[in-house]
Amino acid sequence: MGIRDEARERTTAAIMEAARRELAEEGAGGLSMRAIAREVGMVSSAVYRYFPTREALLTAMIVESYGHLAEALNGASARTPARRWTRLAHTLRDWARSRPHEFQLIYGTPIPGYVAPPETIPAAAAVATPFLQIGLYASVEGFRNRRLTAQMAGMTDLVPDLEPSAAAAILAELAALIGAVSLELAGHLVGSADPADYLFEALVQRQIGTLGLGGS
Amino acid sequence: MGIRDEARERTTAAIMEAARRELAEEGAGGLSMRAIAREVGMVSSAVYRYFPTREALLTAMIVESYGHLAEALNGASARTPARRWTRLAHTLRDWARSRPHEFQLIYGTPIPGYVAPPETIPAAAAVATPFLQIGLYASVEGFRNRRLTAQMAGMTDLVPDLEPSAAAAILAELAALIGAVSLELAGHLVGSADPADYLFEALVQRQIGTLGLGGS
DNA sequence: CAAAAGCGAGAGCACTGCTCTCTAAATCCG
DNA sequence: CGGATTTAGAGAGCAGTGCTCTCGCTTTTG
Repeated sequence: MGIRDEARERTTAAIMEAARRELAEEGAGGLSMRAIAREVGMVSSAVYRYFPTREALLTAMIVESYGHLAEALNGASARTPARRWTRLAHTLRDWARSRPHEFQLIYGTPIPGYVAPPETIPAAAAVATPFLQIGLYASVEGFRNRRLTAQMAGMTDLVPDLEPSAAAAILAELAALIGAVSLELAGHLVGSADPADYLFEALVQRQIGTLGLGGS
Repeated sequence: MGIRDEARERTTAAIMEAARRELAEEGAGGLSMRAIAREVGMVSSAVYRYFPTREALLTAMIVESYGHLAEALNGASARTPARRWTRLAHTLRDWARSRPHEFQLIYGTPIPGYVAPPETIPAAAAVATPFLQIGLYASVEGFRNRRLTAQMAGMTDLVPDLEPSAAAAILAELAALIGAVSLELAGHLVGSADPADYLFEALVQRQIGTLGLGGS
């Protein structure tokens, strides 16, 4: 870790910072290596010393965004499981609305030809974990299909003692939250439930019932 | 409607057909006006006589894709509301999996700077309608917030006599389906629920319960 | 201290969306 | 019918993109 390595880290951070600014304004599709280079005062080819390809930069941004979201979620605490779920859901939505492009970078359409590289998997798991933890207090009906519960076996790596059916139900409800937020961000609710606050709130209440978190 | 106009329609159709092929292979982001022009045997500038901008072409593709999806959904019939919901859900998922780029064109990340033009709204409504119709047979708890039911008032234009709370619940469940399918297509379920068949099936069963469609 | 490795600059390739001008054909209208 | 107008398509060109390659220069390494 000589001076050289520190300089490299600083430059890498500067590039990602510029990339995050570009991302916030243009979205993932409009993220341009040359524009980033301009912003950090380098020529475009120099950026490729740090990220060999645009995809590599995007992958780094994805991991970073997962981290930001996970951080926000971990800051959401509440006394009862029901309240915790509510807070998690609203934290997710608020985060998405304040950083729409970051949310869409994570949960939106994959870049054409892009396949999620392995390093994004633990980052994604960090986002799911706080939701899954509530599964410890859930009592769900259904979600007991044999092969489904087999698939959920690995979830105990994230949350020990988590029931498979609870894990599956939480996963499904997390998908529902992400779906609702995605539709809202994309403007699909404009003709019907806009602003989406009330629909979202009702959805969360329904989820608390479905997950059996109401009894406290 | 002279010969000239017919020729124009044919060329327009040829362009959209080529665009659909490109879309299926490259996705919306990789859709190139020049590649389309090459495929129909024109020079790129000629394409701009038919679609003044790439966005205009994309809008046309979006409307067309909504139409395809709505058509598929309208072909799904079943005797009981519960079975109809199941069939609609699976039709949605199957359609998305067979045409991932078309699904993502509709429900995925909007193109940077793109805002859905008004002509897409009725097309989107045509997709929601078959789901909303099942709301006539639903009995839902919750979703009775005053302002939410006020927002749902316009839904009776699509489905007469539809209860606002049912409309809201259906909308939320449609968002859940879209969210689950989006996550599946994006590969977000690979580490957990892959293949997603069982999770999806369990989700649909849960929805039937939530919507009160089970009693028949 | 010489050799190797790393960094940044610059030029260049093939591609993109889009505009502009030009030619030729079809249509309109007096 | 025939001149005027509209229209389709071609071609060149502009500004931008991701990415590669080569060339100096500096820093690190053996």
